[in-house]
Amino acid sequence: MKLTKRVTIKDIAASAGVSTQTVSRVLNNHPDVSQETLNRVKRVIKETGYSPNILARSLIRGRSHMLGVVAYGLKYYGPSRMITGIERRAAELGYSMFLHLIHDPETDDVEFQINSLLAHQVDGIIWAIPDIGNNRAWAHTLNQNFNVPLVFVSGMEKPTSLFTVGIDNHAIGKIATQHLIDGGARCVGIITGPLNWWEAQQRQQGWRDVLRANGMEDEEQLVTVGDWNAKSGEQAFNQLLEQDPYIDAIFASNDQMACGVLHAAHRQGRKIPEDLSIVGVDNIPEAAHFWPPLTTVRQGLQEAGVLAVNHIDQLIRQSNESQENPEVIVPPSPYCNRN
Amino acid sequence: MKLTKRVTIKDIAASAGVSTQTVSRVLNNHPDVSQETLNRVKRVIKETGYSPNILARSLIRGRSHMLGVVAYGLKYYGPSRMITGIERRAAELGYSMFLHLIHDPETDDVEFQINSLLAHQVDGIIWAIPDIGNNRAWAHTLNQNFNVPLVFVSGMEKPTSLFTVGIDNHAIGKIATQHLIDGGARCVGIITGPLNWWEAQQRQQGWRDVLRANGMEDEEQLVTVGDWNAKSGEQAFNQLLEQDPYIDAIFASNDQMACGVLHAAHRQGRKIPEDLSIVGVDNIPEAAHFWPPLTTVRQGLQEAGVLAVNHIDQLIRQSNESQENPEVIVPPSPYCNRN
DNA sequence: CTGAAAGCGCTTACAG
DNA sequence: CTGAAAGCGCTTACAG
Repeated sequence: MKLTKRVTIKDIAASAGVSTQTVSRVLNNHPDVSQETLNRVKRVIKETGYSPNILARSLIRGRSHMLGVVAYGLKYYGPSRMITGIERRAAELGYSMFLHLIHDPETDDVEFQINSLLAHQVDGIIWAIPDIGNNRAWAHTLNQNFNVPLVFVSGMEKPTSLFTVGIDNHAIGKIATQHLIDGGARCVGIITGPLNWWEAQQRQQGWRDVLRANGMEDEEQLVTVGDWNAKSGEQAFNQLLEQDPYIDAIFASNDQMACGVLHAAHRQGRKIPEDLSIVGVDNIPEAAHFWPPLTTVRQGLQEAGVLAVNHIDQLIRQSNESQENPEVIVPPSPYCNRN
Repeated sequence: MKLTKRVTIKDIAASAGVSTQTVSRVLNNHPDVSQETLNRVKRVIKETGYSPNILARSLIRGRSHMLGVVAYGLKYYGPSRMITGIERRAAELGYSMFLHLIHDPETDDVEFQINSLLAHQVDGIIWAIPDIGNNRAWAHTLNQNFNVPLVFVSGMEKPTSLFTVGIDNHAIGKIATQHLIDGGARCVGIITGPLNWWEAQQRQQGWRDVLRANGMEDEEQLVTVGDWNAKSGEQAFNQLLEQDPYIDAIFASNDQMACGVLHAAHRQGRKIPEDLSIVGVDNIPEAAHFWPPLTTVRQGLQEAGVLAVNHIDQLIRQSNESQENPEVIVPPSPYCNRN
């Protein structure tokens, strides 16, 4: 399909009867070009549809205007929202986005991803992989040779000196649980995410802290572990009621699992919210249209993505090490679709 | 944060006491290097953690191993799946993916997107924006100067000579409608997507054709138009029953609108599937866990993404114009979560 | 088996 | 206001 050679700056220079650096001046809006020359060059550029080779420009300028983003699939709502925020803000600031998806965040080869992005000369890297098990150990071994700005999105267990934009998962757990208690719940079960996920732990901790603050007990029988999918929500619900039949409220650590809970509750003929109240997390678009509508806590993931890009842009531009504030926490928005 | 200058091939050459092209030979696995030299160079590379600047390599080779992907947001399930397929396959074939999201597919500046990708010297472009209104007019005006492989994913009203990977939306409409009729429905309403979307039209046409084939009428009162969102499904459902109270089955053109229908049906106390049967499209992960589970037709969007990458890779590598088969249609998978 | 030279397409001081 | 020269980091013929 390569029918024609791409037009280069030399072609433009020749057609306009000027040197290449005069064309370059026009392209980069340098002031010192006579009106006449300017017009001529611009006309030729327009006629040929020429646009400069960004690769060559990046090579010489040492800036590529490309951002590397490593993210966790698109299977869940959270990562998708975050990528949306990142992409939007990156585009606004004139960056193109290299997207690398990781499908198994515990085992995939981190170094390969980083090296590939570095080899492509990205100006910065946004690491949007959840903190699971030991999968961020590499971040603590980065030495000073690592010379490209790196920002983490979503909190991590052991913060590094690197910039992090976090979600307040502890607050999410607290808000959700408090809402259930405020609604009259006396026995609040929890369906957690996989407990090697930092976010899942934090949400559970929020639940625990609120129960204690309210003089309620956070016994083991009130806890089951899900895998973020709706099916696991169903199973966890059944297990939870076996463990403790007095449960009258459930905090599901995401909306998909909450969806499974609703399903199982309907199947058993339990009335919601009369017999059982439920709160989820994420505010997926369907949540408001489940039956009954699902009350849920919204994470500011798109906002987090925007903040991450803002910050990395700053790091790229100033290129110095002064980071007064290595962590930003985005607060959740409580009580979506309150019923 | 740029503490150190990046290591270049010159540094490696100097450290190893060889010329840069010998280093280049090692990097590119050229055979003509003595074992001794090879070892020495490899050791230096390892020690310094050097990896070649892909920009410089791309510049000289005229191949960037970058794919430009223009897609429609991540708000809906379909586009996300497609991007997942594209990214996965691209990574397997050694491409990095430039992702540009378009948020308003009817009005956003197409030329800007294309030019930006071309300026970045992508090896090929995958256009994954739905065919809406007149938003693909540009594709028909591409002249021979366009020298980069371009593949469309998702069908279009007026095919170009360019390669297209399509979804058989007409078949989707037929399968869904036939399923409802097979289940005993006598009066099948439809909630379409916005009718300036080619896919929405095609699904409706499938519905229409099956009704006629079964000797049923496709009257206007059986049709309402939604906007793909759950809320519009609710509204459309109410409107549909006002238009024709005898409707006993609904084909919702996607699962989110079907979710809204379920919601509205529950609200009105209608029993599903006794009073009303419903089929959606997409098989979103929650569909199987709605109450009752939603029967739905799955589009092969991830597969379509994979096929698009396969084909563009072929175009890039052979760089010729012989395209025997300018269109591939991915068939749907019927009857997910059948009830 | 190895290196000197030219060049990919651009930009950046430096002269004039 | 404009151009000759050097160079970004790499690879590709071409000699030897």
